[in-house]
Amino acid sequence: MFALVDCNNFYVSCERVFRPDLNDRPVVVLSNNDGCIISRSEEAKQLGIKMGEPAFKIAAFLERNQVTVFSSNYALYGDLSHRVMQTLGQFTPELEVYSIDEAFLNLTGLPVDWTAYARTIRETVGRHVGIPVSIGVAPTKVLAKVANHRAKKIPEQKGVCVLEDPEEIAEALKNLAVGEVWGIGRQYKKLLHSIQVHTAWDFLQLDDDWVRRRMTVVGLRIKKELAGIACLEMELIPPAKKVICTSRSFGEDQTALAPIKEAVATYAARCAEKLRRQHSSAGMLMVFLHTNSFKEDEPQYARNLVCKLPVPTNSTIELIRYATAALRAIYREGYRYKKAGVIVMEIGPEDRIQGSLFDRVDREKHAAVMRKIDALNAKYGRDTIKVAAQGVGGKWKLRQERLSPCYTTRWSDIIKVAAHTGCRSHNEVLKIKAR
DNA sequence: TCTGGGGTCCTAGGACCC
DNA sequence: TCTGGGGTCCTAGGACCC
Repeated sequence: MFALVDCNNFYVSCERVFRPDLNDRPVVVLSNNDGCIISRSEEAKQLGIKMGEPAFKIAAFLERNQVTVFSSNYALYGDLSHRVMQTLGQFTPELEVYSIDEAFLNLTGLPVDWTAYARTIRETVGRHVGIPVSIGVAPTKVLAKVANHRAKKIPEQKGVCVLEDPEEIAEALKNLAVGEVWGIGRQYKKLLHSIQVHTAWDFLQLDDDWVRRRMTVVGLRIKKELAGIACLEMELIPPAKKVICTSRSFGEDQTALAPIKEAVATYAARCAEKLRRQHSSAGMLMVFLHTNSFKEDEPQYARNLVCKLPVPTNSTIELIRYATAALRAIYREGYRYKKAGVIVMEIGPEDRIQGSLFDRVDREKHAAVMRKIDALNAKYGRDTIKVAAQGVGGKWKLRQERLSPCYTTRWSDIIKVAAHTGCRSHNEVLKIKAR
């Protein structure tokens, strides 16, 4: 049996952990650059606010309905996610962290009443971290997703749903729109609707050959999983990434090369950090740059450049050097640029690198410097030490006008609690802290 | 003024090899 | 009426996920 634990409206729930005054109120969290709505509280959903809606389009509506709006605070969400996962780990020998807000637990061999067990998990996460979760339990991962969907949508389930009995499973599939099935997206939904397949149950009645032909082996696997045949295994150790991308829209459109160069250098540095974290090096690097395609009346420009690196590397210094050179090659004056990014590819283990006869880089020295930089930045905060090319904070940086404090990851943002002898002013609290 | 960011897997077709 | 058989590697494009 697999359990799928999914945090409800995760980013909004994270903000509410330290703002209980926002419980029962409409709250949304915006994407990077305060662009789109990417997390909504139930109350916000009730108001009809859509996932992915550009915030500027409904700014007046949000104001009118007193919706609390947050910029995304990934330091906070990442930390709370980690705490949720740690708690879940206590309930199973096999935990697969599937995304920032979801995990699969293998419950096989745990001789328990699944419903009671799931309730315990749910209560424990709530008590330890303060994040509400929904739990689906079933014999396959895809069915656990189905169960999770029910746990969330049907109020009487109170956040937990177990699907084990074949008749119960059939009933659930008959009541599930085919587009809601994990792995069936917009295109496949359209295809299936065109042949009168509307529910997960209809899909299960299709001919295997047809599914294989039109939806590849991936579709066939989904079908088998729905039939109760487990094809998807637990992934206990996250596999190393094969491609790593760091890209951002700029806080404001950029025209000059200098600030874009700082941005690209910073993205290259992030890629290098991600590579080192998974003990990999990259053999190829791509830089891309483009204008805002939404502004149809402005001149458009989009280009990318791929460079093959002479020797695979994860050195920030080296990657920045290639990335900025690539940027210089594709940058053209006279455009208003919106976004740039760095992608590293041909990723392999850092300790198995094909050298080059003509290599003049002292790789051991780079590696030693990177180790020191990573250690310092881990201790004192990101970018305590950085390469000068990254600049010191320009207009290209993200717009984050409604950022909440990093309650759990930054000393200066830690929450202050006044003593019970009476309500102390902020200044008094600071004095107490100083003492 | 304002529209996110980061990934994976599969298939078809072409180039090439013996 | 008819044109061998068996492979690999690479790329582009399309689907999906959070």
